[in-house]
Amino acid sequence: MAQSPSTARKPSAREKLLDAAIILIRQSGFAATSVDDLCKAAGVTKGAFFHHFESKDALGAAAARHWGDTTSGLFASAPYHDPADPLDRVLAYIDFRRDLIAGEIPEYTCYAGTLVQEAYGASVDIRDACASAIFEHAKTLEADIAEAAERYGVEVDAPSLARHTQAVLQGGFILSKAAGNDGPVRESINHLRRYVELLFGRSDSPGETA
Amino acid sequence: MAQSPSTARKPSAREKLLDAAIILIRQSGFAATSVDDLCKAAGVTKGAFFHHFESKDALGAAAARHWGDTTSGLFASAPYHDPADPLDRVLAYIDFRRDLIAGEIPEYTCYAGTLVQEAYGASVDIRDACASAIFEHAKTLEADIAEAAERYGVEVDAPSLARHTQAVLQGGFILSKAAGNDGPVRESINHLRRYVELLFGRSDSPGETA
DNA sequence: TGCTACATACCGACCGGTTGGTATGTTTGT
DNA sequence: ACAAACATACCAACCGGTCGGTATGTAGCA
Repeated sequence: MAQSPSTARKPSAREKLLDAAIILIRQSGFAATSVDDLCKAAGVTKGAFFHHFESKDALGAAAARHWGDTTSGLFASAPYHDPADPLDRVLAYIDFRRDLIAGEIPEYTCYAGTLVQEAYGASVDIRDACASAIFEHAKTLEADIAEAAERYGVEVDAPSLARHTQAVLQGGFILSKAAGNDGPVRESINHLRRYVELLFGRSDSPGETA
Repeated sequence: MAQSPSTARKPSAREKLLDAAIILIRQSGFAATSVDDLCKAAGVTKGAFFHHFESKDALGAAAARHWGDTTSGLFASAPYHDPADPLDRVLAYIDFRRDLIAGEIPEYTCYAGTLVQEAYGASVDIRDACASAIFEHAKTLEADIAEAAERYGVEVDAPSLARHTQAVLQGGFILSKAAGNDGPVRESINHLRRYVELLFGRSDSPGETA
């Protein structure tokens, strides 16, 4: 990183390509999205593309980092951090993830999860960038989970449970893609919530009905 | 199902192409696997390919059905059906899925899950074939879950929980692809087991340690 | 201020290789 | 003999990537 002189004021070709990649690749996949498709959607030319990225793979990896940056900003400023009780914060996070599911499938699914499944064997750069986006986000959940475990006297591996929440979401996305609707993800998020409630011995469920 | 003239005695080009597709596409994805790659791996020529399949998409969908047939045979004859208690059968299924995880990533991940993520927006045939493989398998778990729910007096939506088990597996596969090892799937399967135990009020865990 | 020197951002025509698909054989089982 | 099962040869479109060039700064110096 460290390329753009401080903050670029107008949306440069680089930014537009990154944004286009996140939209188009979630729709059609990485290999099925051509460089020309990306350029057309971003309103730039191929010259601009290869001026900013040395290859299509490099764009894919850079977009994964961009995705990580964008989403981490979204989650950092989300209201699920407000509750005083750590378990409430964890449950509020799960509810927040469920609330995020709206619109068409490519709009609420995960760029990193989509990309890594397709490219894990072909490009280490892409795989690492996607892994970082997923696992770094999971790490932000560890503190609340660990605090809840201590307060409620429950024995849990906090990093493991944090990763599991992401697995449930990613898997729900896949079933929803297969089903063609958001039913499966919503269902699985509800099961995840129930798991956390049972783990920590809480029985209410202020979320929606399954 | 029901296409080959009775039982083909020797591995025809069609069978070999189907098997090659399941291996190669799990390794590299659908779009990144060319028809020539498939033919080379199957030891046949392009003429044979387009004699049996009218397009590459058609091969992808046929391979998903083939995958569904193969795996349903495997699960039907697996030993997890043996226990007398329905909850034991459900837990044995989960343990069986964990035991299936061995070798390299493309060997234990799901063809249908991999393919549908990439092609859900491009081909309805492929999407439907993958959805069928996933959700039909989930349906085979419903009876044991429903029976366990009744016996243990627990209120659960059996079809929903059955689908959730598949979501956890698919999500685990994605995290494992990102991580480069089977740690994440194994972890998530353990969480799934713990969820089922807690749901049905059982506290032992004869599975492996997390 | 005004000129040179150089960097960055971007354009779009173009290239060679690859792709999915086709047209036309030849072999094989019955 | 005849159709199904395969092989061989080929094609047009498309793909990622390159290249020569331009427009717009901006830093240095007199």
